[in-house]
Amino acid sequence: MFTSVIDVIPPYSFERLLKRLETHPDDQLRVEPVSRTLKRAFRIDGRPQVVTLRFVGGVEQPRIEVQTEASPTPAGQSELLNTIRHMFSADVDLAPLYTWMGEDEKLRPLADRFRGLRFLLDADLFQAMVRTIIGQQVNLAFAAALTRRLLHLCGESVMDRDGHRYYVFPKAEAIAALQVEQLRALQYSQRKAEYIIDFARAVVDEKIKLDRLQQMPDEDVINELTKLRGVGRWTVECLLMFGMGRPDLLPAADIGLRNGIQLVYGLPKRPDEQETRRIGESWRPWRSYVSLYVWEAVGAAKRKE
DNA sequence: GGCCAGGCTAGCA
DNA sequence: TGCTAGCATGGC
Repeated sequence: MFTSVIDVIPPYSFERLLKRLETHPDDQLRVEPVSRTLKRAFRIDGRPQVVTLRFVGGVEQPRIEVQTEASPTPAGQSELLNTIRHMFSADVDLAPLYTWMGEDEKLRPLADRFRGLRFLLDADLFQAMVRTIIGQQVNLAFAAALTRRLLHLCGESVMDRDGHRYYVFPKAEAIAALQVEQLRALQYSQRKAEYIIDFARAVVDEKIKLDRLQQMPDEDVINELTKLRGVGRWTVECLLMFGMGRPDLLPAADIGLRNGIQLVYGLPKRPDEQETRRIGESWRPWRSYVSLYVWEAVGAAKRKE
């Protein structure tokens, strides 16, 4: 067993994370609200292991207690902790964002209401890209179902001591080896199946080097990846946000974001993409985070919060 | 039952 | 460059 504690720059709201997961399900993890615990499988030292994350210290002194069932190598421990810091945006300082939002009449209520909400990022870029392609055009519940079926089809899994099975996201090699028909059988559309398998094969063949993207400016990543069939601007913007945690992306084609802007700004009708970009200009350099909070306003409305 | 979902491509003017 | 049909299915 290995234990460690991750200090998070305050504020961090575990409750807000749970609320968001209600409307944006992530079937790779299991939440136990009473014990403020979240369990998830991570690939450590090359094989899946269940990791327990406990959120302590409240919103203003947040820490994440990490516990594994087996004992990773030192390198495995280090990589695990880095991945968790990344996924939970532990090193992001929200203070300047809140100062800035506090000066905006429309955004101040969101900052107050959702204080401590952060991105829950994907563990790696391959997973972020595949999940985003799955999410194109379909509602969030269906996208989560499609992701779950993909995990069951070709993801490795591990059981915890309580008998719950956890899946790690398939490696690119596993998805590259699939046939379109296998995904069609899981109710993927023909195109979605092709896009995902083609992307995985491009990664395996090293026609796309995901690591290299980490150093590139947002617009360069967008220009490079939108050359791929099935990958439009929205998809890369989501990759930059939910895969890398980049702070200033505005997915203006996003239907949920546009609904949210209509709600938050009290507009008579849903803004189109152009109008969304115009409004989003004023959100620089925080467009990703403002988008997150605007999305969450929609989520809260759906939950009748 | 009809319309909408955290879009994208291909085809056409 | 700009516009649109078609894609597939689930949820409301």
